[in-house]
Amino acid sequence: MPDHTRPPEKRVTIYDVAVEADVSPSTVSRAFSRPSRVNSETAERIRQVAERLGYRTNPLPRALTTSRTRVIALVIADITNPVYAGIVRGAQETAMHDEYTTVLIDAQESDRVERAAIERTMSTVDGIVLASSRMSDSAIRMFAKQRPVVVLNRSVADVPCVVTDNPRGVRRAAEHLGELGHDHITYVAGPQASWPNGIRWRSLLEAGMELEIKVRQIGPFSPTIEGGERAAEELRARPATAILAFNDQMAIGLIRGLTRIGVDVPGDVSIVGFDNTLAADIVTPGLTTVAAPFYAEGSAAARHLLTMIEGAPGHTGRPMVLPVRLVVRHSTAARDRKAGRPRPWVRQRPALAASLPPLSEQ
Amino acid sequence: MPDHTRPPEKRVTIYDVAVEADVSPSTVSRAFSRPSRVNSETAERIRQVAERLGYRTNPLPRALTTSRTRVIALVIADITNPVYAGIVRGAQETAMHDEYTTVLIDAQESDRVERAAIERTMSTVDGIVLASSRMSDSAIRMFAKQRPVVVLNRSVADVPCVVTDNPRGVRRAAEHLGELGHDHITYVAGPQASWPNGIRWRSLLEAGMELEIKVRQIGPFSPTIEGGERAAEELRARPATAILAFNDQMAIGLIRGLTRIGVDVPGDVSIVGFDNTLAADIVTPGLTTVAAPFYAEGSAAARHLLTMIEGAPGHTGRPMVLPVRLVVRHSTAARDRKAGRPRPWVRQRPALAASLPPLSEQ
DNA sequence: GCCGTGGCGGCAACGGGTTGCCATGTATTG
DNA sequence: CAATACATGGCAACCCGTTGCCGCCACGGC
Repeated sequence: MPDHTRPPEKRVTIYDVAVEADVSPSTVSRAFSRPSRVNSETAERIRQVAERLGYRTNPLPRALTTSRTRVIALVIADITNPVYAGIVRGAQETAMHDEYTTVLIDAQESDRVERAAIERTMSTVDGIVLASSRMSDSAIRMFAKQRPVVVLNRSVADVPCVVTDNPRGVRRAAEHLGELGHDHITYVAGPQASWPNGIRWRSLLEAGMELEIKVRQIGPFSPTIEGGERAAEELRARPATAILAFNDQMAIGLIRGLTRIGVDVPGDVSIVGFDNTLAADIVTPGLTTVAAPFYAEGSAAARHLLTMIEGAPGHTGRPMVLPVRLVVRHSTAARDRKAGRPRPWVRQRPALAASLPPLSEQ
Repeated sequence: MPDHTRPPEKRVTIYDVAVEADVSPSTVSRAFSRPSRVNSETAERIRQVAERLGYRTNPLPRALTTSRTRVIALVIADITNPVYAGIVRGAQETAMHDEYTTVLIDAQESDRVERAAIERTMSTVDGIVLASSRMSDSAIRMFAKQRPVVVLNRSVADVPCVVTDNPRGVRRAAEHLGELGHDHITYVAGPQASWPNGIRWRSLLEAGMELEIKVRQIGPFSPTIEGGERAAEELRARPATAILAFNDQMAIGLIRGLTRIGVDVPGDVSIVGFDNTLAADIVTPGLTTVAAPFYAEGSAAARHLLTMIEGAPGHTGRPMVLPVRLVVRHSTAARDRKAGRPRPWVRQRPALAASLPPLSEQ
């Protein structure tokens, strides 16, 4: 009685192809990895046999000898954050174009998870892109010693970096607010561990000096809608007329929180966000925000990583800086637009408003 | 003169550890993979030496003999869609818990990209989760023959599936609209290739029968905000009072498009979306929508896949169904709330409105 | 004292491509 | 026609853990 159970579907190997094509396994191997090294007719024959048998080269043993897996890792801080979608696409598409596969790792905003995942993955990838890493500089440098690493949205000495032009973005936002007649800007800070948070505040300080606009900082708050809402609460006691938020999520939380307590945006307060996420366009009023070229970021980081993997020197001294632009919507308006109309929170808490802490503190 | 260039940082292997611990390589291997098989003191010594030398077992050669990589692939249709964030997290966390790594593949809404990426990755993973695959059933079954596969958000015969309770979600939405006095519901369709799109429409047909609500369908449209805006255009000619949109993005586009042409939501039209993405809470008015348990979906799919990898039978006949719930916000209201007020589009285009196609067509 | 049993460790083959080196055969050159 | 160069393909070692099998030794029972 014939055995109808299908064969164990053993994987087809170069040995199978070699037998069928009547050549040695090494020739089969070369037919794929170094076609110039074998007679073109032989190569063609081998390719046809391989096709017929359904052979595909197995990347595992290949990696064993070449120590190249053609896989790169992309580590992002928080997959929940829509900001990373563009980055992932950019990185993945450039990698795919060079026939590299991308492994995505979500660090879940935790430096511990991030380290563990990288340690587990490192040996199987040719390089790593760290997008908004939460790890320490020294930890990053340690990984960079073992594998090519490109850091995104952050500047780490001795490691190649890709960043967006935060100073320019902040500057444009400040100019925009200044043109609208604002002479105070409050920066609503995001996580202190976040590198962009630091540079945005410093850039604002600098822009404030040059443009003769007073600045101050409140926070840090969580970089989420809730964080923005909490910031709005805090602003009751320390009113502002112009706000630069660490990111769009927080800006949206601010709009919400302020609107809820009777403050009109942009009538009473102008708000500028960062990132130009989809939500910035959905919220009412539309959020004026600094747009970053996410796709280009991911793409640039991946491309740079790939050249490093191919043996390029990598660190070029200065980080690669990508341009940003200000997208003006409806959350910003001229300061005196409602001149004469008492501001709700001043009405609500005249005592507190009168005893404001001096601006440009911190 | 001593050579100060650091050594080539050769990877530490079991052989290095073996020499240092004065045992054979096989013993080192067993000390890690089968500790019970070696004397506990020896094992401890080996572990200490390994620690000192910085040895980590290399998953590549291990996979070569065990044919287990402890990596699973998660294929999603479009990383731009926030819906997948929760799924990815759920899958990744469950996998990580069992010490599996997750490789994320973005199919970019293209069945071609999807196939190519899977073919490239398949041999290096132990199993695959297909979330909202755009491939044909037969293509999916083909892959399922070669590796354990779990399909998410779709039902494919002979392949284990995890789906959300679309019929119940649609039913709840229809009941909600019915209770508000609506007796017509227009379904604004998403991509025809999308499985949930089909089942949502069929569920609405069924719910309409039972609840005595008339239904019709327009579309298909792209499952994006723009798609919703285009649908709004089309609705000018074929007005509706209650709309169920394929997803939140389209619902938001509808709100926008309708508002722009002077239709009040929810005064003139009630709109219900699908997914309960973050944006549903941000848009004005807040979107009533059917919430799906994304995290649980990803987690369930991954868990199921892992048990299959461990040798469990896998296909259990019927798909695993996860519960949904209706989140009521402000985009739905009683139909006669503004009774007596002429509806703007009827005013605008009386002729067209009068010659409406019969409802429950299609 | 002899044999059986179990614990422990080593040997060697294996998985599946890759590659340095050599052998053979053909083409080129003087 | 001899000498050299080049194209082509095979052999065998290698990458690095894993595992079947065997040998050695200690211990226990009779």
